Amino acid sequence: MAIVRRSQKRDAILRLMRSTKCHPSADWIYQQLKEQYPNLSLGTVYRNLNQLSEQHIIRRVGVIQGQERFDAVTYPHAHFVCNRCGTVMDLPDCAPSEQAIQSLGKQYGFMVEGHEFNLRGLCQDCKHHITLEESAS
Amino acid sequence: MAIVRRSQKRDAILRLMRSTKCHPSADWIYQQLKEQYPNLSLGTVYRNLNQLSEQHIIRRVGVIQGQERFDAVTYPHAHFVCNRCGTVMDLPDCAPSEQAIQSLGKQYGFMVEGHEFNLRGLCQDCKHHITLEESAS
DNA sequence: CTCAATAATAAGAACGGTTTCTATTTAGGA
DNA sequence: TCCTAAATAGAAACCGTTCTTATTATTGAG
Repeated sequence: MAIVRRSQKRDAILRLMRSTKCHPSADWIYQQLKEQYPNLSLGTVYRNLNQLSEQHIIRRVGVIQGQERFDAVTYPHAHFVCNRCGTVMDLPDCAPSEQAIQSLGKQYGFMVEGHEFNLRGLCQDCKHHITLEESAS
Repeated sequence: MAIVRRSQKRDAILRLMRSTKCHPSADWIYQQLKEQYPNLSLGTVYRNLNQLSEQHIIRRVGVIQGQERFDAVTYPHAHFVCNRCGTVMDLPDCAPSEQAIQSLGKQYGFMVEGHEFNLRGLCQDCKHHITLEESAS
């Protein structure tokens, strides 16, 4: 692996990610930071997100509505994903035990490096919207 | 929802999906079926996969190495995904209980429609390849 | 069986998120 | 300060997926 130098942009990306609970996409980060760094490039955001997740400093949540989402919280926890608005929320008390996962890996001969545990459905707001739409038809 | 008519292509897609354990991508299905249906269109595969998953006849596994993967097995079960070769395998005895999921939904006010539970890592083959590559450097 | 309505399709263009390319700037050790 | 290579901006390329349009296939009604 190549040497990693510090950079202002990467520091800012990581600081922003650690200050929000919204599980951002690359573009969301780009929109937020280009006020402070007007010449920021979207490619820079992607390159740094990829680098940070290779170093396990951040985590990939998965592709939601066509965009990869990231999470600066790296300890094991599950997510709820709203299929209508794309919101991602933490389910902190819902992580599979590391022990169970590793013993599954051993059983099948896999090297388990991580996991995604996402519940899918409708959040409270969207549940209400859907109900209104249906009663209108 | 619009009326659904039967079609030869959709029947063939579903038959193929039910005959394999490989959790195919749209393109894999397209490559397989275009021998028998030379004028099959990739758009047709996508349209039918989307329709079948809206009807809950098949399931989305998630985006793996840039491609959405699908599963004709719809009862709850987990997957192992190899980060190197992209293989997806079923972990049949590793499904979160429906009861636990629904009670979580109730607790937060979500309507839970489904879930993804994917372990990630290296499969047996790729584990060996990585070991060889490292010992070569 | 024939016909009409419309769902499904083929072919290819368009779309959009992500990666890659190249010249330039920046970080950081000597 | 100077040198080397990592990091960046800007833009082009990439590629999986969706959309468009003219045509074909399905299915119910008469």
